[in-house]
Amino acid sequence: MNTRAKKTNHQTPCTLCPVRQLGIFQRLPEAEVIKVQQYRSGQCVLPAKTLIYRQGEVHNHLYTVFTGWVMLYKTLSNGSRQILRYVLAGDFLSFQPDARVPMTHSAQTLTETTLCVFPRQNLMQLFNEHPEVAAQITLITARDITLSYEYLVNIGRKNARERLAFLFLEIYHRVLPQTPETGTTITFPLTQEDIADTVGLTLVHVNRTLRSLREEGLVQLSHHKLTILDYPRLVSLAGFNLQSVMNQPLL
Amino acid sequence: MNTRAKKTNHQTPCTLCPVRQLGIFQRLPEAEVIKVQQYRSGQCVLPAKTLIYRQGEVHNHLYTVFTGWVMLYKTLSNGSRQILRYVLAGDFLSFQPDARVPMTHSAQTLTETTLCVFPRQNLMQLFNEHPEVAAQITLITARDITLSYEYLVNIGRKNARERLAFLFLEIYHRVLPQTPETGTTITFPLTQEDIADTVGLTLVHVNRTLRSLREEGLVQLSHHKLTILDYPRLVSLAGFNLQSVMNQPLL
DNA sequence: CGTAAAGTTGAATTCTTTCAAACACGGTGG
DNA sequence: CCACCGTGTTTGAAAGAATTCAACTTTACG
Repeated sequence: MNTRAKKTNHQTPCTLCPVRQLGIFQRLPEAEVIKVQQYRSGQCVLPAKTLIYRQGEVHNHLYTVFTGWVMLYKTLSNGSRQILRYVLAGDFLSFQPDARVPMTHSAQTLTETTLCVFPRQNLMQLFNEHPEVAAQITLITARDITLSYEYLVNIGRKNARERLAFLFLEIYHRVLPQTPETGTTITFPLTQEDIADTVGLTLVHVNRTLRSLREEGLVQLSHHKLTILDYPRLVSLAGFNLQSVMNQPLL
Repeated sequence: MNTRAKKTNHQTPCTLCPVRQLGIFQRLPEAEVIKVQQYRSGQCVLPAKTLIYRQGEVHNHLYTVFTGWVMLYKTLSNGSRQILRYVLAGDFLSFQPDARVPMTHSAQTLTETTLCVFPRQNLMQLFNEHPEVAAQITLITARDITLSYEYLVNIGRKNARERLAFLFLEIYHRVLPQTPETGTTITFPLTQEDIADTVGLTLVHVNRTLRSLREEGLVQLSHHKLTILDYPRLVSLAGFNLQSVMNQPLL
């Protein structure tokens, strides 16, 4: 179904993708940023639906997303899929404890995506020479945990309507800061099946729930455009609190 | 229902709790360990059912668990609870991105627990002076994410029997290395309600599912003792793979 | 020994899934 | 320009899984 990743331009200097703009390095003084760049090995632009790495494979790169949507997911032996997280611009990708251990999940682009690539071997060196970066990475990782805990609550203790409301608000708030001109409508590249595999429901039930939310004037989703129609009611339905989702101020 | 944490002995030297034994510092050479100890501010012993910190409160300590069981959980406005993770000996506790931001979850002891305490302010200093420790912490955090992804799959894409099978195997494999003499029976301090709040089911349904697993000779759970009766069938039922749960070799 | 917490069970209900069938839409090629 | 095709969306009806409610039993503990 999915074709393997076609990585291009591994050695191209990252002119389109100044390291400065990425989340991890945001707070570093200019001098640091320039030093950090040498650990980068390049960038790549991937078309939509490209597999970046596959669960079970050893994978020796780390990435940050510059533009585009990536999803992380796990596949079960019975064929079903659980989407773990959406990785948006500025986010970190594929941070696993040990480079020798196979990846425990897969990563695939949803849209055309630009990645900045770091070879994993440079990581320890980076940590040694730039402890501030190490701290940033750790804090980002901790933030990712916070989000995945939020997902656990969402799937484990909420009904279908609440789960969808939460997902929409989460995505909405993560996309907003990237596109300041946005109003209540955002681009939303997920299919209903993707949504289902994110919130632990079936595609059919997602469809019905979506209709119910639409009929009540809460959200509108069609043609990959999501419109938040009634933000306050959505927030109260989802039990959403910004704190746990937002990019928190880092050190 | 829950009483606040009663911390004791904050300034006591950690003789019972040599830093050397904790997961984070396992691989550090002796000289490093001694230096690291100065960042510790003490230890404390807490009785069972003690709240360590509460969701919504600012909390300025980091901990590692020396002995005992701690659970992390979130409470929803409707009163329901989602348990996020069990923190066992050697694990890290309360790692949140920013010390100024309130905790997004609560932590409570299940059994009598000994904690080693680090003030959060020392963390950045620790990172600067000991990048190896920073790397270890990051890797542990990454491992925690891996586990929480496993939980997401468990709750999002498995039925009741599979969820319980997975939880039992996960706990079993985390407890084993700590008590080498253990056979197929371990101490298991969770109530059926705790189990329910971990795997996203109701207490009643957990009870029925437990009976079904018992009647098929897969596991036996009573009086806080868990016995793995048919390991292979349990593994296949749970879709369990060790890799994603175990303490992976760190750097 | 008495009380509170934890575990057990049945019956009815609700939520979600499954299965099956259409429908809509965007591209491709004739 | 239109027919065709695949992917994604929509809907109904029936079956299944899990929850709710309520009562009862057992266990833990001071």
